[in-house]
Amino acid sequence: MPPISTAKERLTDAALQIMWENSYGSTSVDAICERANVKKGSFYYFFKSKSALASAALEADWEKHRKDLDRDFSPSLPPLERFRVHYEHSYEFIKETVKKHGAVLGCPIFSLGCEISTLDEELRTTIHSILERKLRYYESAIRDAHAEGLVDAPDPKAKARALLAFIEGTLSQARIENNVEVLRQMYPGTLALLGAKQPAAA
Amino acid sequence: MPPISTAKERLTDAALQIMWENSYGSTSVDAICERANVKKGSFYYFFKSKSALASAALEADWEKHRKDLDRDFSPSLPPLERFRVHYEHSYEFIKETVKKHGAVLGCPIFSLGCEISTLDEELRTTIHSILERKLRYYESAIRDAHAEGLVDAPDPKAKARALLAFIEGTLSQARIENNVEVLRQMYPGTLALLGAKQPAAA
DNA sequence: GGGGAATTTGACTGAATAGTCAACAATGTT
DNA sequence: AACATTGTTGACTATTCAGTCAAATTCCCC
Repeated sequence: MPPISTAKERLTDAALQIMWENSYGSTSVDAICERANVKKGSFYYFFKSKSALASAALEADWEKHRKDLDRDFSPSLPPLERFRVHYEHSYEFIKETVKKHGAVLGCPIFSLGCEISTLDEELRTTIHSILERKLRYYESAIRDAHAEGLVDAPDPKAKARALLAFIEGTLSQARIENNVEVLRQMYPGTLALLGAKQPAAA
Repeated sequence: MPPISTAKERLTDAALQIMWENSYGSTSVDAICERANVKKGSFYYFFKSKSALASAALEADWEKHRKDLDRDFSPSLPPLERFRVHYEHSYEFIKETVKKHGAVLGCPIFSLGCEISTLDEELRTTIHSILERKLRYYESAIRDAHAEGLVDAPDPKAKARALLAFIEGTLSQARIENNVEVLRQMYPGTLALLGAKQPAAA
């Protein structure tokens, strides 16, 4: 059996999984409880609402992926290499979700963000905040790349924003098309978007 | 009063509006019927399910926007100008939706696509198909731009795909941040993504 | 082992949900 | 005016939903 897991952890895990596989709106508290093997009374002991649980689930998910981002966006790597490595890992990760869930699911934060941003202001804020954190990784790598003359990005903040839109858009595209191969455009697209000086691969 | 409108039209209109403002999952058939001023019995006379209505609503919406695309992507305009003009119109359009709906709503097709792509295969197919149609406008303009040497895009299909991801990603970003100004990155981002030969504006 | 806090349970509520149906009205055709 | 086709109605079902609660249980510290 897996190492001890608290009911609260099981709830956030189950919530993220079901909402990622399906959607926020189509995910019932009952379904989450069932998958987490927790009774509904307990659910409302830990969380004040479904929305609060979703918020916690997304934060917990972010904490897991933060480690990967720290590894991939390590300043010890050449700036553009950070993106390449990160996309490689993302590709493999999504490919595993296909095996596990039977479909390309994209990015849970962005997908849920699109869905609920007009419905639940608190949740929207959480999602916005998480995306801003992701942005900082991009921004810092772009700034480094610009400093090294690898890239034409005098405004790293703006470039990071555009890049985030492109990457999240690509992940959503992959979800809508249910096709992992769409993700292969991430690295060449990034080079183009950043105005990389030497266009082709090494 | 507005020119005669059939119950079926009112249903697709109301459905698109409510689903765009909120989400597919949070939109009830009752709410659609109420806004369309149509009784539920009539609803199920015209549509076999909520999903079928959504499909019809998205197709109807596409037909409306097709006219705009035909105007903006007219071969009479210089290829890159087509994008610029189109983004300008999109910006104004979204700005009006803010006045009308009180929030930045992004692109209904893409948002709904993210939400339902794992839930409803038929609807997913409709959305995928509409996005492919939009892609063709991009692709053709990119091919023209490449032929004129304005842009470095030996594979217009791939570039169009990446551009679509970027544009739809930006629209979603604007929705999540509830901020129209995000859309201003569309044109410069497009130039960068396409590898436009002269980076700055005229 | 006593006691108080943290957690778990299952039964409950009331509202909302998608979809059905048989009867009814309008419309147009001959 | 008979008639079928096309549309309209509102009442109905059966299910699912988020959220509540008081009582029971486990946990941990003394």
